Amino acid sequence: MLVAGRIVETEAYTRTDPASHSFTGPNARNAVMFGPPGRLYVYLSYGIHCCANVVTGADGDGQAVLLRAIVPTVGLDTIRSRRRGRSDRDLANGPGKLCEALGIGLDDDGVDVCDRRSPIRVVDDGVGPPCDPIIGTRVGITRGVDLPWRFRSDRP
DNA sequence: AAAGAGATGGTCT
DNA sequence: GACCATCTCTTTT
Repeated sequence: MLVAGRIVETEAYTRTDPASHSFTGPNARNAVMFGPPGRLYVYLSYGIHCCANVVTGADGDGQAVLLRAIVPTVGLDTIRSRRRGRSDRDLANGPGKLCEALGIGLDDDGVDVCDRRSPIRVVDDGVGPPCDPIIGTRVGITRGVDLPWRFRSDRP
């Protein structure tokens, strides 16, 4: 079943950023982050939730953008059943919820989101990025807390 | 209605 | 032992 949503909140993570998984160098978990751009980096958080990032740096850079929230646009029935019991505004307004809503799991670590054949893709829906994004500090981290690398649209 | 506390487990230092 | 997101329950406004 096809599901989709518009990305409305992201956070940036770089190699020199103490809050980034890539900060301490390549390892088994973050290997995809150090690979070529356009791939999905999925990791397990709290041993329970998955979080999805898109690699944005050049091959070897260790740079990615965490997908923090989407507004569901396609396959609402499927998303509601995956997120049973939650209100519509709680369907995908967090990195773990987003993965559950879209059905993203550790199996999807490393998929090319620019490849037409991939099960998960990032596409242009015709709505450009907001000209007035809300820019602020990132959440859910304890290091690098002052970097204003969180970007959110309040006009989804 | 809003804010806080506690539980949950895999990956790394 | 630190780090991370979410849900449920409780407390305070």
